[in-house]
Amino acid sequence: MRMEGRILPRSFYARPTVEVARDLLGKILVHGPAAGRIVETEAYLGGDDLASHSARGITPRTRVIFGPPGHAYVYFVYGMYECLNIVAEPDGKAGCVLIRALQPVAGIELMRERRPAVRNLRDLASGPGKLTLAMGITRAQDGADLTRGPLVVRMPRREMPFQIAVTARIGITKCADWPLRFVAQEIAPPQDRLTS
DNA sequence: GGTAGGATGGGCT
DNA sequence: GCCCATCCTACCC
Repeated sequence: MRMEGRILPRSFYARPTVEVARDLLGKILVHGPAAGRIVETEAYLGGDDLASHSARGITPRTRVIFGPPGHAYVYFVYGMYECLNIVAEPDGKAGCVLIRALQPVAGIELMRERRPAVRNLRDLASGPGKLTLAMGITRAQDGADLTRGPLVVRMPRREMPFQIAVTARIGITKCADWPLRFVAQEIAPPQDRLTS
């Protein structure tokens, strides 16, 4: 059963990082049999955004952030966790989007096997380290081209309506008040009405 | 219900 | 050496 639409083209990512971060909400991240709807992102800019890994220039680790858009930047933090970013902006300009949370939509049994401690569906991929564990994403995917499988982002087959909340980014100290976090909030379904 | 603290390793000044 | 875009457990209210 196909759950998703077409793969996002590279032109989707070759835009300002903030636009890409907002527009990734509602899209479907797919890795093999596992898939989840992106519901939380953060933009990490080039230039004077000192919270960004690219702020100190090109290093072996951060090189991919300066490269062509539509590729994965996966880094290791806190000795235990890996986080997935998607490179934005045209080739040569820094900018990436941290994927912070997913709603699982396919391969849920596989995700549960990968995260046996989790009790609730909504906790399976509700954080940047959690979602890489649930989706099986590691530094092996660092630099991967997200326009060619097995790790891709697709249009949703059905668009679910949502509003976007904008807040400061989580867990940083530099540029801590910049409004660069984007959260998809479901619009409550209409109440059932009694028929007259 | 809420949170303090521990586990853990690589990148860069 | 020090920082770090985290998660989970244990324990408290």
